[in-house]
Amino acid sequence: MDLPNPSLFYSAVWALVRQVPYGRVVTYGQVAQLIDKPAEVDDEDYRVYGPRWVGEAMAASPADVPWQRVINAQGKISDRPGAKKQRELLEREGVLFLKDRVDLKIDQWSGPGQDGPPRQQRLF
DNA sequence: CGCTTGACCGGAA
DNA sequence: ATTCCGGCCAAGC
Repeated sequence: MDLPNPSLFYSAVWALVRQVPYGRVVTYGQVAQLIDKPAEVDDEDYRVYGPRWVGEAMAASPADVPWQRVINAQGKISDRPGAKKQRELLEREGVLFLKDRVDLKIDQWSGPGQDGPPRQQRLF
């Protein structure tokens, strides 16, 4: 299994992540589902490797991509250099952490069409 | 060419 | 809750 056109795939990932609203988060697997699957890749292979390819794309993000809004399927920030910074950026956006985890049911972006942070809704 | 490392995920132990 | 593992990848050395 290989990614037929990495640069094209990466561009699609970045384009999607740029649409994630301030104060919202998405998971790697979710990003893989929201963008178009490369036609040459089998559905099953994409399910297994898509999220990892998204991670690779994020590791090469241009400066204008809000990389901090992409977290893992457990609602956590993976242990890696920059993790502390990522949490700081998200908290500055109003994303709430319980322990080391974000409540995806509240903060996860559902996709293009939904915008704005959920936080205002809990102010009362 | 071979080996290591890594911004994943879901299921099993 | 936590760790381990398969999947058999991509990039760097």
